[in-house]
Amino acid sequence: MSATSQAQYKARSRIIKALAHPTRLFIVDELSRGERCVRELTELIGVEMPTVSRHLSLLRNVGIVEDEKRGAQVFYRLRRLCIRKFLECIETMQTNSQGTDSL
Amino acid sequence: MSATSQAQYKARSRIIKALAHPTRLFIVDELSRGERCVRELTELIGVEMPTVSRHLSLLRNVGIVEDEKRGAQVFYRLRRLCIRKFLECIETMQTNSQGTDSL
DNA sequence: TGCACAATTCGCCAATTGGCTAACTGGCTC
DNA sequence: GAGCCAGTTAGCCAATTGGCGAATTGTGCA
Repeated sequence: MSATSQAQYKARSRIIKALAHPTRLFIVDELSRGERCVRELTELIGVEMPTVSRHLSLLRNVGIVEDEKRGAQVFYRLRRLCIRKFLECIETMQTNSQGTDSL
Repeated sequence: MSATSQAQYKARSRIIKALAHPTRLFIVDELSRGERCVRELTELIGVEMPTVSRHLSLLRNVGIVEDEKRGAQVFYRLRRLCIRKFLECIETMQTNSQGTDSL
């Protein structure tokens, strides 16, 4: 594997890794229905706000969401709508997965 | 978030997590061109065989690849071709990502 | 100014990940 | 059977992840 293609795979995995968490998948799903502020998401998810905030900043860093401050609140929304198609593929795959994962 | 939908998000993230690694992305890419045995992949990737073997078993456990023993060798191939579309979306996103990820 | 609320950042910690080497299993050939 | 090659499993370890509470920053309002 060449150094350049290795960098390519690393860049892609960075984006995929951002989606590889139940809470962040939920956030993406929720934001696909419209923008939400951090407090709203926190209430829906059921973990502490600092945790949600970090999930959001991670999604922002890879370009999946963007934020906008309005007063004391920060609203987040999706930047890449193609994520929906992406998730559809996962859903179809989901029905056929089996076994345990151990790594 | 309800318990059932939380289980749904967890199941999906399990599949996405399987793809969230440069080496495993490379494997999927390589297998999209045809089946390969573990030794072939090991030479292409440049890490030790046990490591490659574990990446492969993880991909198998979530249903992305399947294996077939032929003599002393084990050949792997893709089970879900829709992965390609999945990755195309990532590639387009890739060009627009910025910033650092720290979580 | 002072208080309350929204959000982020900082330390801390337990659990997971991903690499390695060593050991083990199974097939093929001499 | 002995030796070799392909592959997996096991044990170890460093680095990362993801949660929490505490502390900090910033905005709006009385």
